[in-house]
Amino acid sequence: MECFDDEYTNYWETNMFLQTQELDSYFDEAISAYYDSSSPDGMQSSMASKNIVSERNRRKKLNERLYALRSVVPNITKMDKASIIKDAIGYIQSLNDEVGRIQSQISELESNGGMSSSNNANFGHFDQEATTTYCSKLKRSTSFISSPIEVLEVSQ
Amino acid sequence: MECFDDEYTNYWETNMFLQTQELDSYFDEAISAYYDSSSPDGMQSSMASKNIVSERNRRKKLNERLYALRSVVPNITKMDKASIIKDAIGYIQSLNDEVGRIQSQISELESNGGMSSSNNANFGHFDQEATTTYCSKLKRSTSFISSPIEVLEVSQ
DNA sequence: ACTGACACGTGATTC
DNA sequence: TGAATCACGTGTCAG
Repeated sequence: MECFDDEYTNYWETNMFLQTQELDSYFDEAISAYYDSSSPDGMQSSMASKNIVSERNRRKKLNERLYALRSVVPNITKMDKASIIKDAIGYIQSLNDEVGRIQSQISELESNGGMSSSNNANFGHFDQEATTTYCSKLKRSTSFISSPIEVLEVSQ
Repeated sequence: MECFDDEYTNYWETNMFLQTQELDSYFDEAISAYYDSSSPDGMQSSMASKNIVSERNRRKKLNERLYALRSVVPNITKMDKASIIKDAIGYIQSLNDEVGRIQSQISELESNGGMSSSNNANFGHFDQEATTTYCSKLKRSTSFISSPIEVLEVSQ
């Protein structure tokens, strides 16, 4: 899927969410035109342009992460940058409630029905297990996901 | 903790670096000049200050949401604004895996023990149930625009 | 010294 | 219209 490859393309696509102001990065070669190491002015402008491109990369990374967050959360109501985070918070809380409810159901089922052969010794605090898997998953940050979400590539 | 040392008055230096946007907005000064007030500069500065305070509120709201997102996600590795979102994505995925695993466990337990009356027919899409509870939670969303979201459905 | 992260003000744009 | 949102460049500050 790899949305948000910027730079003057995907005009129709990002118009739903972003405002179309990526045309300025089309002209960024004009800003970082040349740096002459002999002149101090060129040195300063080179440093300024490096700061500019670094900041631009930072902004792009953050937007990409925000897109990835939006893609994992179902039922996005608004495309805002703040509403995406709000919906993500609500979805995380609903998932926590879901896990707690299902685990209470499983405990009831085990106590009712037959013998329990599973390994839920510490299921009292329900998101313990998810936390551990999350921590084990967070060791390596490149291409580790193996869940149905492969296209997000949140790494780096 | 927040630093408020600003108030720089070098006003022409920022105009020097606007060369790429002035290509497009070279004529926009005439557009923003139809305020028929007695002092056009005063009106323009008033609207500029309103824009400033609006933008400041927007930034504060977004930071607040980001802090709230950080508070619901356990095991935050870094305090960065991008790492918070990355950890939230990983946590959501781990919660999805957790729900799927627990539901498969519950289906196995039910098939062992007694009659299963739940809706495990479509549990391959395991977070269906969490999605419904999440949908029931946000009650004010009007008409659930489904067309732009369906593109993102392939990744969850 | 230098990189990375962040808040700020500002022009532009959409509804 | 006007309010809300966004990307951008810039200054600043910590490691």
